[in-house]
Amino acid sequence: MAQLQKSIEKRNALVKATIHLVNNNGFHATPMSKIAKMANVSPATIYLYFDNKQDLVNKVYIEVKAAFTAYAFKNYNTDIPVAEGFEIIWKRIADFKLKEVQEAMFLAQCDNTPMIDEASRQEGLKHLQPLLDLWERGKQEGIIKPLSPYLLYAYSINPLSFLMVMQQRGVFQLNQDYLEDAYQAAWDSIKK
Amino acid sequence: MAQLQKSIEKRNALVKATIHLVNNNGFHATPMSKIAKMANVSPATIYLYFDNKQDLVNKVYIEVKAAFTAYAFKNYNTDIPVAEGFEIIWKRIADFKLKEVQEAMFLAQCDNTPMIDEASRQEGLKHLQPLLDLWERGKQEGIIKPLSPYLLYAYSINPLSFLMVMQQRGVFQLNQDYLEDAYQAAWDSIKK
Amino acid sequence: MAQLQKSIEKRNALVKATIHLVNNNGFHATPMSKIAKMANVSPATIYLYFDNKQDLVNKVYIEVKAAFTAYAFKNYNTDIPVAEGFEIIWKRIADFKLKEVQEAMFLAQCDNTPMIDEASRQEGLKHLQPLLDLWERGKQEGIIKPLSPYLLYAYSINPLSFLMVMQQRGVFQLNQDYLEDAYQAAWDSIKK
Amino acid sequence: MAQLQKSIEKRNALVKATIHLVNNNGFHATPMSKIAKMANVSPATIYLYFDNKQDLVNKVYIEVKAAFTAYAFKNYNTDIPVAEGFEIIWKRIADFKLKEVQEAMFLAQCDNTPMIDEASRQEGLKHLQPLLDLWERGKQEGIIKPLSPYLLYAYSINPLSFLMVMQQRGVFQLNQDYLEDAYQAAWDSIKK
DNA sequence: CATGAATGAGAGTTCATTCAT
DNA sequence: CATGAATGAACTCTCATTCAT
Repeated sequence: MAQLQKSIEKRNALVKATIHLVNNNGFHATPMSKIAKMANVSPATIYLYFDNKQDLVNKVYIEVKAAFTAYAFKNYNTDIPVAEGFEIIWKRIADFKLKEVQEAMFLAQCDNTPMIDEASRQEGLKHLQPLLDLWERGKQEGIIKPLSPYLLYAYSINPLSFLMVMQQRGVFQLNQDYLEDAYQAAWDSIKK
Repeated sequence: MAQLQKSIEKRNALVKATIHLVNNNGFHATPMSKIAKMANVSPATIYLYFDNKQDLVNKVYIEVKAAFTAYAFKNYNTDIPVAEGFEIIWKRIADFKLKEVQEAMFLAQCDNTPMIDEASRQEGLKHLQPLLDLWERGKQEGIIKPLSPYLLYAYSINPLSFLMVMQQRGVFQLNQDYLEDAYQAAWDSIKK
Repeated sequence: MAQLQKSIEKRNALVKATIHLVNNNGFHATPMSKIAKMANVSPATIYLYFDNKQDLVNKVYIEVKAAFTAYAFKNYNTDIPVAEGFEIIWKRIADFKLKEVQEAMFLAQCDNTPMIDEASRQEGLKHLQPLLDLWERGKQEGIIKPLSPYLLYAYSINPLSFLMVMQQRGVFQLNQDYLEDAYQAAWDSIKK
Repeated sequence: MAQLQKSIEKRNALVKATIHLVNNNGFHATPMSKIAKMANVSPATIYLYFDNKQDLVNKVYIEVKAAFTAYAFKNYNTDIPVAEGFEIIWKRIADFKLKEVQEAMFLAQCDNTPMIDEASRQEGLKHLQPLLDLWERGKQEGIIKPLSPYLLYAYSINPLSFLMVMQQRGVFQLNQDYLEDAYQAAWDSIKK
């Protein structure tokens, strides 16, 4: 078990290193050797845990995406009314993007790049279902505009990614007041 | 002049090839040799027009960004009332993203990646001023929420990029009806 | 230790190949790929042992220079009288140039070319100190002309390089008789 | 004739540029394009005057060598006694190396490098005949040691090249006093 | 499990040379 | 004569991946 523990730690170190390096340099300027060095393992060791570089990035993507959605839906359950539920989820997502900056930045880069293969992208999408269900409920209750989930997502969730990137680039500071403004804009864009 | 003409055509072919290949494969999987081949020139010829790969991508970015904003503000002038002006600009932007898909996709990738250097990013930003001025006017007239331009952009303009990417991936079709919905959501999110 | 042994052998093979190829073709006509081929390694392997081509040549230079001076001063110590000491050193140097032709030719090319960087040149110079000390002693004893070491070197040591190059080009044969003549000329030029 | 004049000037500019650039960067780091730029002509123009890069360097070598020997033997004729004649020639050579530094450095680099082809080397050697004749006369008169001209050259002439290189590297200053010392050493090494 | 050493393939870039004008 | 534009070939160097240990 101590052995297993060490393995898990090594894998985690690799995931962390990948996120960090890809964030700062992009996929193309992140050699496997650097990832290995940062994770304090041999390059060869990476291949004990992942098939190849593409597989590494795919798996990291899926795991980070899973962590992201787990975080997002932590305090939500289907008994909560639509408006309140949306606010809960939205604010958890905002929270994640502000606190887990590295992970969130990584997702943003993956989502706008041909860096991740289609299968992994689909896989990452699965976990978003509760939000889609919430929206469906909202539409039926006449609270939310009868729009495609893609539109709802584009206007109520995705802007947070843009704001996070701007914050990360240092041109914009997303403090508590702004956050409330952002939430209002999100809600205004999809509420009926 | 025939010589000059041929030079311009060659340069254009290089720009087009760069956009196309970076869109499909990403920066890292787009070797100079492929760009050259697609533009029907020798690899060495690229270096007559651009300093190096980074310079090539930077310049393509700036030029596409300039073309994009020129398109966006084509029918707009400062005499037009705020609400109408915003609609004009917004719809031109949407138009661009639907018609000049390659260019628009290229911009989206550049804007979410450490692929472009900071100076070029700033350069590309300059041309957006008319939109910022419009918003300022709207705020003073009490028509638009008194928010940071970053927030206004995040909610009213940036979602189009997301939708375009989704459309490009084939998971969502942004037809005329949806477009009107999208415009309404954009306007709802920033109007007072 | 078998591994270490193999590494050392590989490095040595690279050094030997560099000397040989630079001698025959000059620095500029010696691609890394040829060095690799001659040393029976992959081009990439060179970069495990040296930072780049310049570093490779610098390091080879320093090492050969060190071997040269070690050889030169092998039988000499500071107890030996000046005239005798000079003869010992001079003949060892001549010996080296006649026996270790490849190494000696390599040094000659490096010393007359902007091929080696200044730092490495300085590094290579250090080991010559015993000869400078001998000359100093000779001057104090009134045996050797009170000249700058550069002059002494130019007239008593450097001519050997010229003669070696001529011999290598096949236009001149430096046999035992000639060697004695050469020694006499060297000594005549610096003795008081 | 004005046309011819311009051609000659262009050729001269090319020769000068070659000398200068090869001196500072070495043969391998001197692209034809740089030579062209420094001579204010198009790269293609070089090929109107020279067959290729090798031919360019060969011809420059031969011409500089010819200029060098012309300079060396300017004030000498066969009526002058041996000792006096040698001094005249030696001092003219020294003069050349101190005044025409660029040309002299270029020769030094060519003479110690596989940069010039054998034929051109032979060609350059021809002009040295008067010195060889002088030595022959000296030997017959019993004034000069009965040594191979290679040895005589190595000890009495070649050291000047070494000293010039050192001077050029800034580690040694060859002023008037040193020059007299150097001459004495040269003469001592070959006089009977 | 883990590794450091090794590498083939291919990246970006340069350059001697040519050719239409 | 002279050229700027163009290029194929070759350069240095990197990197994802493998393998003997």
